[in-house]
Amino acid sequence: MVGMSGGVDSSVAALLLKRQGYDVIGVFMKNWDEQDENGTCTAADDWQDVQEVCTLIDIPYYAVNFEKEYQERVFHYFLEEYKRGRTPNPDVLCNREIKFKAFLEYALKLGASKIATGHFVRTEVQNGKPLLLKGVDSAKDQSYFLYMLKEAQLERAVFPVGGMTKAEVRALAKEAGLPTFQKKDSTGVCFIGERNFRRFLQNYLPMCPGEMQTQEHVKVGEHIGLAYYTLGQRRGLGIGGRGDGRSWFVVEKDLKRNVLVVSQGEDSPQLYSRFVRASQATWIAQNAPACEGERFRATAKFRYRQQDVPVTVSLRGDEILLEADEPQRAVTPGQSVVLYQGEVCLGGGIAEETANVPFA
RNA sequence: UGGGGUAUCGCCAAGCGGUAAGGCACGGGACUUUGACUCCCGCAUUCGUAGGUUCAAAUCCUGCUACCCCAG
Repeated sequence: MVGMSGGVDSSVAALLLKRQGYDVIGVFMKNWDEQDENGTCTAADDWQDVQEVCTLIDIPYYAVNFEKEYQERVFHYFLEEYKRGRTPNPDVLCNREIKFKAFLEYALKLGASKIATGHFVRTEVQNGKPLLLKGVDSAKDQSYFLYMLKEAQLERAVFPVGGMTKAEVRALAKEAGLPTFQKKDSTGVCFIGERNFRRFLQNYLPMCPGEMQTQEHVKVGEHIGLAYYTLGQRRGLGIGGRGDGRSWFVVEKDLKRNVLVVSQGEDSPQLYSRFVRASQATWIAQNAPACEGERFRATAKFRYRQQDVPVTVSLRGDEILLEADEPQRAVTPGQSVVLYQGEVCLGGGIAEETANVPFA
């Protein structure tokens, strides 16, 4: 059973499985019901594309609705994190809770043996256990979004396009005559889509205006609510012409004083840190990669599409303490820290705090 | 209400008689299954205002207005 979004990747995923002789069923998940600012409902168009693709490659198709699950398990958390002044990544949860849980259960219940998606990742079985590997196309690798999955989930998952490049996927779609072959890559929060983010959040979060200040507590502007900003952010501050003329960036959210602390120049030392504490450690393998107190080397991504950076990691309870070889810019609480060793994604956690000295 | 100074894009700021630099902000686009960062493009027919001199003025002259400083 293939989770189909209406995009090229999942279309090709279904196509490949069909060609390999599998009994393929296409399923479209509709988890968010709302029109965007332009009054168009992209979900309807996407569903239309799914139907066309499935008809073309001759497989049955259905639509399922996990709106309720999405609300409860993903969106609720998403808003709570924002209210705490953090910057959550809803899509990592969406994968753990919806695509590889609700959807997986649905598929198994209907008698499917596996689920497939159009993610750019690979799996490999080692000693009878599945490993999650980066996608071959490093520019499109999506393992960052799947680090919360477990062996049990991966055992049931197939990623037909993980070994291909995006260009190959599109070429195949074109050759097969799939109507989605030149559809623009989708972006924005999964299932919700591209939005004017600030306006979107305003529907759910209270505005709580306050001052923007420099680190010396000099007022330089006003903000509409700390939740609407993230560390390292430049645009949207509306401060121009002050100081030395360089751009201003968010370096801290002071919830206590409701002050957005900003600093001039993109390389403010305050934005950099070498030590990060992450919570909710989750490992794909059944066993953690090390014992408590033991240190090991790995590479880490603090944000999607960032270059992996070398780090030294140690575990403490369900926390990950890591020390990057080089200072990292704008590591932000709420964002996922994903660990790798070579091509293998080990798992990761949620950034809680950063520092320039080791955590006690 | 004596003297001096300054008035150029939302902000900062070049320009000094030859037909409005640049930076920030902002807008648009690219990139992107989070939010950001980044990159590209755009952004004053007009220089506080009214006249004058000149082939030609933001640049010179005069009046007015506003703000600043020093004296009062």
